[in-house]
Amino acid sequence: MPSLKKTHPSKGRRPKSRRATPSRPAQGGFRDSGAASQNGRSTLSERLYQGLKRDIIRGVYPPGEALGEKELAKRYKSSRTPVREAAVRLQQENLLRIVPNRGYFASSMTINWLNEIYEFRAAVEGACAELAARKGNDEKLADELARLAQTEYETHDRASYERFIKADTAFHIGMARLTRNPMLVRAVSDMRCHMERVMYAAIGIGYYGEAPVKEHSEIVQAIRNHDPELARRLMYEHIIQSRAKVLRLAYGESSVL
Amino acid sequence: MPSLKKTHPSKGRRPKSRRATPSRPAQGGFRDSGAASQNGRSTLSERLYQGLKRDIIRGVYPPGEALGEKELAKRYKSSRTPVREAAVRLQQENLLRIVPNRGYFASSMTINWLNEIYEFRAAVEGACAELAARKGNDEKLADELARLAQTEYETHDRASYERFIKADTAFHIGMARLTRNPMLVRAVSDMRCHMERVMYAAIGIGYYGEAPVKEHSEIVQAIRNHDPELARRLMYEHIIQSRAKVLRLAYGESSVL
DNA sequence: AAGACAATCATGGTATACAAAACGCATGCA
DNA sequence: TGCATGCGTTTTGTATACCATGATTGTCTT
Repeated sequence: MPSLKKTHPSKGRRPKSRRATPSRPAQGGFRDSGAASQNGRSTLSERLYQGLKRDIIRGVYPPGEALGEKELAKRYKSSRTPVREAAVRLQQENLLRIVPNRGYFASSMTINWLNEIYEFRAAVEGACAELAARKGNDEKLADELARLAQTEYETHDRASYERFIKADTAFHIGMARLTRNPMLVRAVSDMRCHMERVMYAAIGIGYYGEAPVKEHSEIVQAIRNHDPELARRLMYEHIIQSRAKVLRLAYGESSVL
Repeated sequence: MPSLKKTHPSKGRRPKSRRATPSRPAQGGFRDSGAASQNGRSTLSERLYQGLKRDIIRGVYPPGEALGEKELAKRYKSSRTPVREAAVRLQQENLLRIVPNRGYFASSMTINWLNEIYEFRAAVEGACAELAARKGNDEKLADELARLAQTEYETHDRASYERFIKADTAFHIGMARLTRNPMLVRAVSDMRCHMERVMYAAIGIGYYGEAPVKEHSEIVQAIRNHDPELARRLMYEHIIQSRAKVLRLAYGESSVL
């Protein structure tokens, strides 16, 4: 079977007519997880998934309280089926907890959990940086990262801070993309959801971090210089520092996350 | 035959009495979330998910051929709804691809993909080993790992080889558990699905790897000695070697994966 | 008054109904 | 002959119906 194949389900049982019409691109839009279908045409499930995810990340739903399927269906103007589908996906990403006879709960962010997530990030993104430095030959993307690394923001200006969050995410995901390994990209992307959530929560208590322009830039530089060890170490330290900041915050303000 | 309309008799016309207030479930103590339902509680969706997953891993469905929802529903004696739910989950784990008007396809295993997955494993499991060595203080689990590391098997005895696969998975997941980081455990577990699939596919072409008893044991030893650097390096090399074997196989026999 | 118990109701899991769209086929027109 | 088009079938996405289960509350017993 497809040992050296291009990905693509072979059409298998049908040696029938070879469709020569490229009218309907077979590669087209299969609903993929990840960022694939940017397609304007989306299914309700997909929109619900995106919407719910966004809302959870933005802190619309306090992690303590329950949402029923029915309720969500109403709120997003759909029926229970798409809600359910979205919920299943979100649960697998640990953004939502489904408790059988209670409802859906936006997963709570504990200090313990924060530690775990940063630990995970340090592992995965450290490896990303190393790999990126090792195989890196996508100058275009590297340029893009260098640009993103510069992103600053006005303290206490929420809109600008939100732009920064986006840039930060783009930076880290971009780094993963440098490895050209979809799995790493996926892992980093998933983590970014959680990180964004934390950042939004931080805004909620009036805290705005600082743009790690220097750290980001150094990382890019290390990658450009093809110094895997350095890249890894810098990324690792960057993440550890990030954790320290957040933890200090979390301990200070206590239980708001 | 279409349109078998069913006039539904009015259900009890309840005069809609009191209470519509969502109560406050507060914070129960049910910490079930992490380990999926290990309890006897089986919903059809869950069983379907497990079953389908198992079958994909065991190579029951050749990656080329399409499965329709209807068909699967019949095969697993359920309706489309649970099938759908299971499929969504499996898709997120990259075990299944859902192609809109063609059906479900067990994801194909390309050489490229193999490289990616091993790369990912090297990153994540390397970090696991390091962390395990660093924080390790769960002697019980470490003993268990040492035991698992010894698992051998009779060449060309399928049953024994399957036991080995299980032990191998248990070993790697156990290592992740030593980090006490659920996210790492999850990541490793997810990868194991894919690895098992590869191993089963290897059986299919009459190949039985070799039990990496020595490598596993050395890793455990490094962890026990609290030597993070060594542990990481050993794990890394172990995985790279593993990849080399599989790739040699894949190139050699070509078309069976 | 406290606790066991029964009635009742919401909820979640599943099956099914319905609708829109895609594919396949065949036919018609150039 | 070849391409476009129309129709029927299949598939998929969504809504809804159904039912068992579990939760909540009020009542009764001690």
